[in-house]
Amino acid sequence: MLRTHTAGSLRADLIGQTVTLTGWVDRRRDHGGVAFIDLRDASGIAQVVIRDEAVAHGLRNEYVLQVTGEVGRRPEGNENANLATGEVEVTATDVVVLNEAAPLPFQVSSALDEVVGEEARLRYRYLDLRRPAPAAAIRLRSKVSAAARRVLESRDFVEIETPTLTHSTPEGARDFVVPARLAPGSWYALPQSPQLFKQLLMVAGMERYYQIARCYRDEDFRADRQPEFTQLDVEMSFVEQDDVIEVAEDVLVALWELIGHTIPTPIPRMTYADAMTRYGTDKPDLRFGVELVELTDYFAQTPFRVFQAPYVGAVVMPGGGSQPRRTFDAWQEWAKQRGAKGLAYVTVGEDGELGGPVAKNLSDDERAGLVAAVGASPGDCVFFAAGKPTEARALLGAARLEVGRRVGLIDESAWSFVWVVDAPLFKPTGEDDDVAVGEGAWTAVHHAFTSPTPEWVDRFEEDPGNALAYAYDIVCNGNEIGGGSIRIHRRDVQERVFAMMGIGEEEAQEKFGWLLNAFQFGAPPHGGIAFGWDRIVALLTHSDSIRDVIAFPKSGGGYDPLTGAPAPITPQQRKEAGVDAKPASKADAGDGSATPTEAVRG
RNA sequence: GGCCCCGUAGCGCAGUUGGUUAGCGCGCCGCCCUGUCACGGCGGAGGUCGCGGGUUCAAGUCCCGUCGGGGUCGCCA
Repeated sequence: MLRTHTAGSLRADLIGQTVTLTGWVDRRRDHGGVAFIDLRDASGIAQVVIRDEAVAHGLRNEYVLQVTGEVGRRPEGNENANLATGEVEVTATDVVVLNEAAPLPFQVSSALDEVVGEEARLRYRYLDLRRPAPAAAIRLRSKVSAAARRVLESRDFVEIETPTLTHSTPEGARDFVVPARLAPGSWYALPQSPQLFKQLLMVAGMERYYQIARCYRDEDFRADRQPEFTQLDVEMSFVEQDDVIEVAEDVLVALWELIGHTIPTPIPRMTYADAMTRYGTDKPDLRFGVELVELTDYFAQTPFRVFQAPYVGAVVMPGGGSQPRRTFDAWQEWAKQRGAKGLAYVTVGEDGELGGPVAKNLSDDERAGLVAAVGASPGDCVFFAAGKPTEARALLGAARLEVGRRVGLIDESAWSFVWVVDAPLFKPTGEDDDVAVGEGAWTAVHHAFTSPTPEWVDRFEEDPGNALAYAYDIVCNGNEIGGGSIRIHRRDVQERVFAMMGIGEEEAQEKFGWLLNAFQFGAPPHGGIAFGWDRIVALLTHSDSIRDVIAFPKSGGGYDPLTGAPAPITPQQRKEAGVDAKPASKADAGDGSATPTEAVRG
């Protein structure tokens, strides 16, 4: 090693010893005859005293040094309580410049809490990661993965890698594709998740599988989305929902222990229907109350045309009655941005008198009972949404969150976990644009391999809209951080589900014949879960964006500001990759999947 | 794909109703400084105001387009 000690480890017990440190110049204070260098390595910072002006003068920020000297107690009154090493300092006898550093695009020093734009940070991510906060997030991520591995290893799970060059998996998102040089015109897909492979591993008798798996989806990005992201993927054989949930809770408890929070278990459960009714979302943030109030019956006879709708609901904003008119106008704009026509509201005066433009449209009886019906208090305001249940509830659910934020009801230090269970198995296709019911009228809410619950498995065709999926989502503070299901392991059930979705035998074979084939050979009952690893680490580190917990994230549009990817390729590369190859004639493309795979293997 | 916000020195920002020489802090460069720790002092360099077009006597400022970034809805477990 080039050093005998790490900088951050120096304490009074080393006084008198000669040590050699290595690290970066975090900051320097040159007084002419004496200079102080804050030497930083991964462990922390130590103050180096250099009494030779000729040595100290040329040193610059982020130079890489090897310093030898004696550890001494700092002079009386010169201790620095802000540093763990602040009681001591190293008086240099030898300073070797291991490397120089060019002037920096932004300041790295941990002493400065300089705000740096994200574009610059990502472009020089290696410098960004020298800073304490970004570095801490990446280091915690490592601890998170290690903790999960500890839990799963102790429970006899097998860590197995699955392919990243594969056949498209049917999960609904757009695939990234990779040209196959040895089969011009044919393409691999990058996996959207290891879903089908982990099911094959159950057929293979592995019984307990996990993987920290990279997944790829070619969709538009958001603060919480990247084109490549990571899941902790878990699958188990011979289990029921409760078994998977129990393992998942064990993992989650271990993760939150890393930041000193003990999650009470068992984590409470809520049905999907309950979540939608009370919170207007399938991922409710339970750190605060303010539940939705359904008023459809209350307004059954209303003279107000807007409320003559299949669903009317409300959400109360505590203390919201005193908002100025322009703030209510801003709420209207807020609602319109979400595709709503507006957001009706009624204010409740301190004297209980109703105000706002909607109040006068209500009947006397409706006005008289409204405050009690919604549970409002004097000084509050009530927001209403009316229309289709799904749309109106979604709007109210969003309004509830906005109310929680604006009124300050959310305890940012709190952790609230909930399982959302009993989601519908199917949803109507094209629900939003009112496409006529016909072939393929139903599509899977989760994915096509999710089993119906035991009560529905033999009769989901009778009432597909109400059939329940044997699926479960884990929600933390309003974020879905994981989800899974018990899978279909019987071929007949799978075929019936496909039939509901309008997927015929031929199409099923073409899309995932290899999975169906595998299921012929004694597939065990199985199920699992996948956790959104980036989101979980972002929550644990209180990061605003998952970009903060990914070592080298991409910016919007899938661009990597550091490497400049994606980038054009040379004509030679195009030729070799077979990007421009003409697809084979349709006659050859009969059974799709097998042909290119065989060709590549050959 | 829709909507909103942003783009001025290496970084973070200011720039009035359109007005002549575009500023501030940090950083950078040089000199000075023996107990600092956000050290300090003196001096200095550094700008196609994202890009293109338009309006105007005059554009960082107004208009149109475009590129890049962020957010949000659509999309997406």
